[in-house]
Amino acid sequence: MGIERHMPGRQPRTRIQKKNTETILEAALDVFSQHGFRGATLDQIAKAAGLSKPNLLYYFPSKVAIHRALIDGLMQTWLDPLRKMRADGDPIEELLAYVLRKLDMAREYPRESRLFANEIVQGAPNIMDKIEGELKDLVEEKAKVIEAWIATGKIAPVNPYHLLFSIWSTTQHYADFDAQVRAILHPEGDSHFTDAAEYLETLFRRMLTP
Amino acid sequence: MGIERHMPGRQPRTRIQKKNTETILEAALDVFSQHGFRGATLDQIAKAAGLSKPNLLYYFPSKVAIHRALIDGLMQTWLDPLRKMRADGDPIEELLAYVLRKLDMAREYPRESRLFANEIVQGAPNIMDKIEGELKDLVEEKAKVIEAWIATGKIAPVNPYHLLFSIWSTTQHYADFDAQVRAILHPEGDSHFTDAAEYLETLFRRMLTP
DNA sequence: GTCTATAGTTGGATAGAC
DNA sequence: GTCTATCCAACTATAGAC
Repeated sequence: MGIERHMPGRQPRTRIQKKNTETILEAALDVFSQHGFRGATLDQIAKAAGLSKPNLLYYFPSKVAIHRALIDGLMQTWLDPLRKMRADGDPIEELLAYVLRKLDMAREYPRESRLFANEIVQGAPNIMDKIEGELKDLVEEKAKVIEAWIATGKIAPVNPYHLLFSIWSTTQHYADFDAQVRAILHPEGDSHFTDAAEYLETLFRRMLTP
Repeated sequence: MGIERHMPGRQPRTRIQKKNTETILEAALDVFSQHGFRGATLDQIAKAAGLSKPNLLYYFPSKVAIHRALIDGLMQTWLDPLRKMRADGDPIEELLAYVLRKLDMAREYPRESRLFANEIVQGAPNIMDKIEGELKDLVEEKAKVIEAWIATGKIAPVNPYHLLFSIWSTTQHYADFDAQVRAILHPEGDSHFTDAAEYLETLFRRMLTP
């Protein structure tokens, strides 16, 4: 092997490095999503990962580096549901499928949703570049698709940007405001997601039907 | 006056005490809403209030006390729009008026919205009692009103809880995710709220019309 | 009532042994 | 690669002069 550069956070080489890197990111997702960046401590992450604090910093150079690695790795997953919306499908069914995919994300990846929510509520200090880049580009592209659907009378005329905002907000609400939702509904497990799916499908079907 | 108990944080007596208490709470709202509880520091609040750090702690016994006083003082304001929804008005117009009041709150009081959002995203550690108390009671009451409107065929049948969730999420989105909204729309000032109002009125009118 | 100075803790990051 | 010990900066809160 000879001399090896120490950048395991970027390029995990060995199996043990890869495993530890993933363990740390998993623990960091837990802690960052629950307490926000400033509220999270390396001690908490280390404990959750079952490693010592210095060992964390062997794999990542700093606290911000862990946070950044998390966000970079999750951004694609987060944009995926919108990417999958096909311009050549049935417009209403494509949009409703998007709504349900987004709701599924809120149910299956609530920590990821709260990670982003924490960031954006506080002004998106660490991800503004990605919002203004990847996200904005994707939104512009899909807004054009929606406008084309409107132009051909396939869906009712709506502001495509505010349509997307309302899809994001209504679905992510079940992850980001989970504490409030559960306090009001006190559901068993995720049972309320069934009602949510039915409600949101009705909401957007009525909005979009010409 | 004789011996005076030092509890200015709770019971401001003199004019200067009242003024300083309000100045502190105003500054604290700025800082807490932008950085969350852990992310906010007394230095930031003191600087924003134009006072020294120890002087802050003369009026409030601790950092948490400032936060608690803020939330206690704002909870009523926050529930007001829903309280104003009258059971004896025209159902659809009452609900749409509620939507627009809530959107107005997001425009006029974005800091308050983000203060609550920060809390709830992180599991509502400091306001769960109020969510399970005042908020839940109010929601139960208004859910009954909505169900009565459905029973008499005044509005389309919908799950009242999820209806309220969707009203909260769509309107508060413009305050809580302001950074993202502006990055995508880059509006001048609050100009996008006009489009949002039109969109949301259409959305909920179509949802509720029998 | 308000300030300077500081005590007491916590948290991010490093040193160095193994 | 991993740990113990530790440094140093930041932060909440208090002491005490004015």
